[in-house]
Amino acid sequence: MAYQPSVIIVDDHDLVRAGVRAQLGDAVRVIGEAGDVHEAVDAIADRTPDVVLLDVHLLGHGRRRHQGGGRPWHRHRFLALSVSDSPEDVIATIRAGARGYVTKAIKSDDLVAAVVRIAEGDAVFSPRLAGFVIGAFSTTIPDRPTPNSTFCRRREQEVMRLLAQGYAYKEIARRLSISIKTVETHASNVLRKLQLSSRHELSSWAARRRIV
Amino acid sequence: MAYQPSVIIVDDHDLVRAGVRAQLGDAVRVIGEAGDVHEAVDAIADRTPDVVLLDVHLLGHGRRRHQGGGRPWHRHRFLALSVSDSPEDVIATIRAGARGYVTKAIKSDDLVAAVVRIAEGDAVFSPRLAGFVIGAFSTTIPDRPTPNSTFCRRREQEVMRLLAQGYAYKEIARRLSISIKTVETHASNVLRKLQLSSRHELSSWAARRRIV
DNA sequence: GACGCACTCAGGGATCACCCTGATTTCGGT
DNA sequence: ACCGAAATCAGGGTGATCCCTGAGTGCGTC
Repeated sequence: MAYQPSVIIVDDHDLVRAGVRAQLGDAVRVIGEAGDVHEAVDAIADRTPDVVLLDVHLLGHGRRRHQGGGRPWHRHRFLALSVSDSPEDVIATIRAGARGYVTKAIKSDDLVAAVVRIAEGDAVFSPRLAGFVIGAFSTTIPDRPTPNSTFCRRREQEVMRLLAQGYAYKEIARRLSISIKTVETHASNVLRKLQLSSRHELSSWAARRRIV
Repeated sequence: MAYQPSVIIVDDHDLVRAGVRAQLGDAVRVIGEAGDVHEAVDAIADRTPDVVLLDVHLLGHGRRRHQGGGRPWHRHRFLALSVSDSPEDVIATIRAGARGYVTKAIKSDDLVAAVVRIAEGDAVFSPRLAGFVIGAFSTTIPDRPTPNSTFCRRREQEVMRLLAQGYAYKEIARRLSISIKTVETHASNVLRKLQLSSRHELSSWAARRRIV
């Protein structure tokens, strides 16, 4: 219990903030709270916490972070809290800049552990997504039928991995011994499901989170 | 002088190996030598050195490393020794997997320093290339006339940078206020000079070495 | 002024990336 | 034996990428 990361809690409900603060106990130092994005920006700039714990819908679902300004954000580590654990929401969240994602149903101990890990630079995801993302980008594809996660099919994950590494459709087709048309189908599905518009976004996204 | 990285020297000339060994002195531990690739592979697998110091032409100029097998290589850190410091050679070398590149004209002290830095995970390049690569991918383009390096022209570097960040030709043209045709010309030149065959390779290459 | 150099474009062709619709096969499960 | 999800592929289209040849413009140097 040597290291005590500092945390700022951001949620628009007083009740939730109080609950989270209670759950965190004294394993972390809560150095601030905020009820909206504006307050949060000020508090973060002012107190530079190790971790920002915030509700997903305050993260600004989607892409805004990449295109617009959003300077100070990237300097900090965000752990998103959500009621949903659907893959779509998780993906939108980590694309928006969060380094971790847990549901509000999480137990106290697990929440503390997640915050500490985030503070140390790790990424923490709900099991479902972790399995999906890591599985997709790991170099070895297991030949097990498919680990339940029905979000991306096994074949789509293989294509996604090669896609992120910069291989042309033709190359991917050759490696997987399937036709180019099939690769196109899978690639198109993957990009749509990940809400990305091109392979460039996919590869830089994957590389930035060093999962290739 | 606490940390002593272990090194294996690979060169097909006994004389060069002896010279390098002498230059390294006792700041590093030379735990092996090899005269060809075969010996080198065995020695590396056997003794797992911190750094492999080898002549460029033994690294297998070009792409082989990426396409073919080449499993054990990536686990180790290579510092390439060369007589040439032409940008083409340097680029081929780092693309082949080396984390550093110095000429054989290097002074003893500098060589030792380079080996130590490589062992610690840094990248060490000859000044010419460092200037070129870093300059190309740095976010701010200096408006100085051009730092001698005639390998890539100023405009080509700007295009390369945007290209690596995933911008489409059309976008690049808009940002630089030039026509798409001009962007095509620059992009084509850059890819040829870097010995890359597509913008995807460039972007994933740049991202993997986190210079964007 | 002549020359070289960086930069700027055009035309045109070959290929690639991405998407949509729709069809067939393969295979596990009730 | 049947159903449905996964996987395979074709056709056909639009726009982006990449390369080649060729050519015009400023700008500094000899």
